[in-house]
Amino acid sequence: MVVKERIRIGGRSARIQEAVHRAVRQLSAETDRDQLTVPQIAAEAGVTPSTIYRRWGDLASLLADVAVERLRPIADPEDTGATASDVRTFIEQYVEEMTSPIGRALMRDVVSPLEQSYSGKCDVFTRQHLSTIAERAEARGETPFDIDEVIDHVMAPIVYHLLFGNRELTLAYCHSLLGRVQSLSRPD
Amino acid sequence: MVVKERIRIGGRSARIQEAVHRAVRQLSAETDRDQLTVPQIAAEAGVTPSTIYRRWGDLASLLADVAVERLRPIADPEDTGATASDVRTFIEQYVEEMTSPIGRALMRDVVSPLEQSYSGKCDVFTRQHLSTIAERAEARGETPFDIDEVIDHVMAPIVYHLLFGNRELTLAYCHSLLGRVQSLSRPD
DNA sequence: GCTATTAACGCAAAGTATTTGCTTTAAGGG
DNA sequence: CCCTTAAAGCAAATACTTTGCGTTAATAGC
Repeated sequence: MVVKERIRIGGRSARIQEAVHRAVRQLSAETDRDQLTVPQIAAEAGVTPSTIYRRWGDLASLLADVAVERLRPIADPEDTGATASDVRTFIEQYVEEMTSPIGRALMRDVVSPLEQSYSGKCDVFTRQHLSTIAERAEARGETPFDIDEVIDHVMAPIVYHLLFGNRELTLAYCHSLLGRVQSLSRPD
Repeated sequence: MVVKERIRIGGRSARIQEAVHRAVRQLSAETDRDQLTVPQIAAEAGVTPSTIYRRWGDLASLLADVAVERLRPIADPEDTGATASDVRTFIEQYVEEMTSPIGRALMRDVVSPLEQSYSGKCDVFTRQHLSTIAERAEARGETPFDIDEVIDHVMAPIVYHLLFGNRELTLAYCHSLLGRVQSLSRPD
């Protein structure tokens, strides 16, 4: 189920959304995520369970909604002075964050609902970050790289191994992925 | 929860597993998957719900278990006479299968449980298929390609776009991914 | 084969979670 | 400031999940 695009965005509605999100973050830090329940979250947030069911539909959608908010970038990617190191730093931080148990759980939460809108937003976040880095590159007079190429050949393998296991995401591996991006390593 | 490695594998146990799997396939063809319930599956399979809960733990694990079985290869990849076209045909069939609503649902089912064992098995299936193709290549005297490279730079982008949306998986796009695999397109 | 052992199933009761109809509250517009 | 109505609360009804215990049948030992 989709989180409704609300017509009312202020006041009580916003307070309750914030309280519920906070409750999910709080409880998922304390307890195992597979024994997280809607009534438990409702109690922690001080709302009635039916409010959560009516607004988010089910636990999976609520968790996905919270996960998207946690993955939403709070700042622009670090400016290291050069495009290649900007991208490398961004990727290293992404891997650092997502290989943790919390990161892996967020990834699953975002990808699990039938609705693709949650995972779609995360893809947009990544593209926005890469756009920022690409704009900086252009401002510096460097050749801008191809965002789709970084998504397909750096991000995608990382996400694949996060979800499907069977390979460790070492720093060296990430660097080898970056090395294959032609528009970064071989500017022409 | 993990599906237990059962000590008893024959007779009644096997019949019930088959009946439950069949019921899931049957019902998920008829009804929307987000209104599929354990009691409903139990009724269709002619077992009691507690059998399903004790054996699979929850609906997500059962769906993942069924999805893995449906994704398990039933035959070796087609032998087209040349390595490049073997891989291309395999990828085209994979995309054909997974872009359908059923395929997308299977992908999500496999990836959703906290347990990585389900998605891990799917990665193994892919590697086995690619191994078969690589062995054939060697038998023909062709240069064998790097399986990890195909996983990372062809499969991973495809899976990424399946899960995160925002890009259509056209045939031309798949071919462009294959074109980037050095050990396939530029044998040296 | 036959029996003993015990994993796995069935049943039913107890415990939770989810849905739903109706009432109340408070945003946002006039 | 009042009206309209989206969204929340409440509580009863329904549905799902867990659990204890008796029963069935798969396997091991003889």
